[in-house]
Amino acid sequence: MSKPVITRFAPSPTGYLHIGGARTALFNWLVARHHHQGTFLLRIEDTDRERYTPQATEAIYAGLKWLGLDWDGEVVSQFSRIARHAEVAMEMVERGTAYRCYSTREEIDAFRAAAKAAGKPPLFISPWRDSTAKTPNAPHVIRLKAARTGETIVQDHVQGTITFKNETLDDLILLRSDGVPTYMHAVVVDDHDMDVTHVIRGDDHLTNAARQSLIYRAMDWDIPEFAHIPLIHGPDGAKLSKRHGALGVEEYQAMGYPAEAMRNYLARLGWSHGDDEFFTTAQAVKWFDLAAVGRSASRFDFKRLENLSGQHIRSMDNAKLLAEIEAYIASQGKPALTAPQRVTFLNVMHSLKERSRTLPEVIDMAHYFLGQRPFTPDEKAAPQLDRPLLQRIILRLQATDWDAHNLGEVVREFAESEALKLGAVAQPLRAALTGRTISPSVFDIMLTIGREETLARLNDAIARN
RNA sequence: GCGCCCUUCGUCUAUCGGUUAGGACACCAGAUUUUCAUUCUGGUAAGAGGGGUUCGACUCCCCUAGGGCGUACCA
Repeated sequence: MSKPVITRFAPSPTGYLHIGGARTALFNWLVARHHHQGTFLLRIEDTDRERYTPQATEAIYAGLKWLGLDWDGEVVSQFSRIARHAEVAMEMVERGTAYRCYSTREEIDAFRAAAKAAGKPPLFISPWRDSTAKTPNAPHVIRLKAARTGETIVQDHVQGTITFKNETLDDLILLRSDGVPTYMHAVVVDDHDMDVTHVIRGDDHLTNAARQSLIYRAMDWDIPEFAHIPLIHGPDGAKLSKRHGALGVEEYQAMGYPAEAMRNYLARLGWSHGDDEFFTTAQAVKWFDLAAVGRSASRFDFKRLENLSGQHIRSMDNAKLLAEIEAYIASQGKPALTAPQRVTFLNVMHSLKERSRTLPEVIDMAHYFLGQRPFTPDEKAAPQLDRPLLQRIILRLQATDWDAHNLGEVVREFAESEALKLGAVAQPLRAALTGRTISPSVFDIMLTIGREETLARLNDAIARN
C-alpha cells in the first residue's frame, strides 16, 4: 500500500497569482484530486519580510478560489516556521553535515572574482568548511557541507533522470547571518514536515532539486517525488512578462473567461490526453497524469483561450451560466440583476451563448433587454434606420398576435410586399430595437420585450432626427 | 563562462523504429443564414541543421545552432 499523495502549492506573495503559478497550482491540485485520499496543501513563502504584505497573500487566496483550486487544511506560513528551520540547521551542524562559515561578503566576492578570472566556475568554497578553529562571537552563516565528489541524481516525473556532478553544486547557505533561513533550506524542511510526497513546480527549480536533495540526504529524510513542469512563455517565446499583457489570474477573471475554461486551457497547455482538447475539470481530474506532461515550454495563446472559453459558455448549463454572469457582474462592482432580468436571461440564454466567447460578451449581447429606452443607435446602426419603412411595418405589427409564428409571418409578408429581402427589413428593425447592427434574432427580441416595448422602440427611432 | 533542460504545421500537441506524420486553435475558401455568431464541408501549413546506429528513423546516439532555466546571506 503506497502512501497517500500529498501535493502543495508554495507561492511567494508578489501581489497577484501569476498565471504560471496558477498552472503549477492546478497541476498540483489535479494530482491530489486524481488520487483517492489525495491532499493539496497551500504554503505561503513569506520569509522575505521586506516584500511581504497581507494583501499580497489575499490576492493568492482570491486567485485560487476563483479557479476553484480548494486546498486542504490550514495555510502554512513559512515565516512562522523559522524557529524550526533553525533547529534543523543546528542539527545538521551537530551531525557534521553543515558548518559555520565566517567568511565575509568581501571575501566571497573576491573569491568569485578570482575564480572567474581563472576561468573556473564561480562556486564559493569556504575555508571554514573543514576548519576546527572557533570564533563563536563573529557573525556567520550556516552552510551545507555538500559532497564535492560523485554525483546527485534527480528522478523527475516530467524531466526523467537528471544527473548533476557534485562539483557543480556549492555549499549553499541554510541560515543567514541573522538566523533567517534561506528559501532553499526552508522549502526542504517544510516539505518534509508537511509530509509532501510530490513536489510539482516550475522547471526553473530543476537545479534546486539537486541542491535540495543534498539537504534531504544530510538529514536522512526521504526525498519526495519530483515533477518539474515547463514554464509558460509569451506569444513571442520569451519569458512571460508584463509586456505580454495579463500576468495575474485576476486579470483573466476581469476579462470574463469562465474559471472552467481557464482550467481547461491551463491544463491543456503542456499536458495532453490524446486528442482531447475540450474537457471538463472532472475529466481532467480523471485523466491527469504527470507522465503525459511535455518537457518544452509552451507559449500563451489568447485565441485558443478565447475559443475554449466560447465552447464552455456554449455548453454550460443555463442556470450555471447565469450564476457565472452574476458573479462576474458582482466582481465588476456593477449593480445586480433584477428578478425579471434573471428570468429573461434564462429564457434567451441559448441565443446569447452562441454569440459569445466571454462573460462580458454575453452581457453585451443582452443589451436589448438589459438596457433602457430610448436605445440610441450607434454609428453603424444610425444609417440603417429607414424611418418610412419602420412606419409602415409598425402598422402591420400593431395588428399581429404576438407569438413566434405570427411575427415571422408578418415580417416575411411585409418584406414580400415591399419586394425586399428579409434582411433588408430585419436590419432596420434591429437598429431600431437595439441601436446596434449585431444582435440575436429580431423575432426573438420582439417576442422577449413584448409588443408594447417593441412599438415604443420603433416609434423612438422614427421620432429621432 | 560553467551546469542542466528544451526544439513536430504560425500556436497547443499526437506519434512511444515501419503512418499518405493525426487532431485542435488561428487563417483561407465554400454551404447554411434576418445581422453577428453557431453549425457543416474543404484547403494552406511541420519533424532546426549535420553526422551516425539500423533493413528502416520525427522517434535512439553524437555534434552544431537557437531558446529556456540555474549559477545570491531572492524566492
